[in-house]
Amino acid sequence: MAEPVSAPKGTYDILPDDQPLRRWVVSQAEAVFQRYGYGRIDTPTFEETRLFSRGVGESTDIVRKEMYTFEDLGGRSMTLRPEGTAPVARAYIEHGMHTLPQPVKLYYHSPMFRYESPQSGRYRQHHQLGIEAFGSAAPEVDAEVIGVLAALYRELGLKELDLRLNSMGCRECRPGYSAALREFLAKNTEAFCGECRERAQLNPMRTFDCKVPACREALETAPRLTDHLCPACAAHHARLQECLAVQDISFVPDHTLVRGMDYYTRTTFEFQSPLLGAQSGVGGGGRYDDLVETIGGPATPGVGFGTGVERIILALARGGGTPPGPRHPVVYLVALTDEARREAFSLAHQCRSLGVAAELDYMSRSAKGQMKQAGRSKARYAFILGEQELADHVVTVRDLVSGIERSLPGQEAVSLAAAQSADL
RNA sequence: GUGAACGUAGCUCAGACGGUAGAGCACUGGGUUGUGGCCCCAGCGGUCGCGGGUUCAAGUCCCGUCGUUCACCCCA
Repeated sequence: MAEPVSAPKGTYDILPDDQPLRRWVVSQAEAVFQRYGYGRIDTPTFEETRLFSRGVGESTDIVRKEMYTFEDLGGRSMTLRPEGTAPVARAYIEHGMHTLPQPVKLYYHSPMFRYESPQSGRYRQHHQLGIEAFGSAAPEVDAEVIGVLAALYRELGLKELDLRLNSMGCRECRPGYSAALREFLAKNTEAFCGECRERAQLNPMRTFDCKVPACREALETAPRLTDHLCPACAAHHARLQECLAVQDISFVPDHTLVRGMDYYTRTTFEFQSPLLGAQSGVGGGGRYDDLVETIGGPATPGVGFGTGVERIILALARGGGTPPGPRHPVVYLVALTDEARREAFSLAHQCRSLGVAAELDYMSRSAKGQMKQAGRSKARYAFILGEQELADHVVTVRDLVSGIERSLPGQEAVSLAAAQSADL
């Protein structure tokens, strides 16, 4: 035998039994998004590399070490989409959506690719559901975006989620804060780990991510961005909190919530689940008022979120979600002779043409074996065809729930199944 | 990229001290000359991740490698 090939590291197959739950999650999400007025957009699976290096930011981990980048045959540098916001912003610009009535509200469901070391809830290819609202700087839009995600989680039955909320300020107030924080870090440099000292240079706010207890303790006394917000950012943040209250959404302020993309301004948020272990983030996002301009479009504010399908499914599985059952056939055809097999194939076709899910044996199983399959398939009826039935031009219809059998002409049997099928 | 644990049948897992591979489930057939879900019997199914080493002998010990899992990092 040739050497078997397996799925690439960090990827996995989504088998038939996995599909119903996934499709349910996605369809619930689409229903919520549409109810809030978001329209679906699909962007390419790969983009020019510079979209991400510019949009997401050169200093981010994503750009520095996690992108699937390749050169195409024309010598252009391309990258498999690592996140959803930059591509949608690109499409917004490319299609002149700034000429539409604002805000322009879009949603997506797309695979994302990041070259990371896989672990529980983290893959090299994963799927995100996300929304983006472009063109309005109103805090009400931030609140709506968070409200959409909260509504989705509620309708999926996700329990025990914590919402963390922060403000990153804007280009008016962040530089002053960064300077203050940098000064603090420089003054206390011996209190921090090597990595934090590095981060202090690149992007001082990233030090808040550090899990080293000593660093955390040292950061307790660090200046907080929420205390340095300019009046406009402070007013925005205050109004957002009012709008969350209106929607009955509670949150915990977390001034250390610094997300992995450089484009965030003002609002950042993240829903976390204690059920997920180390990868506790189920979904999050924020405002990115400079992103569109950064990648070459007209100055346009925006807010959005991304939420991981795999993480939702994991949290659902661990928190007792509601997995919808798979679809069963209505009819299983049992054929006992070669001639009966021909008739069974024909009846299966008739059933299926009428929208009735029908299954039959292709493995030459014994009568008992076929009945066993019929039972296993959870079909409502077994249509049994043998010498006797063919001679009498009937099929034996066995109700697999009650065990009651009766003889019916083929057409009537099919009609019976069609009626049953309509009730489902 | 770093650290730890694990890798035996399709799946879940046994295999003290190295001695020539087992169970349950699943699958197929039979018990019922043409009838499921329970039960009984039988059968099918394994290069013990891969490569090297130690040994008379390696699933078992050693080294390497790949993969999985968990954690760090970061994120969905």
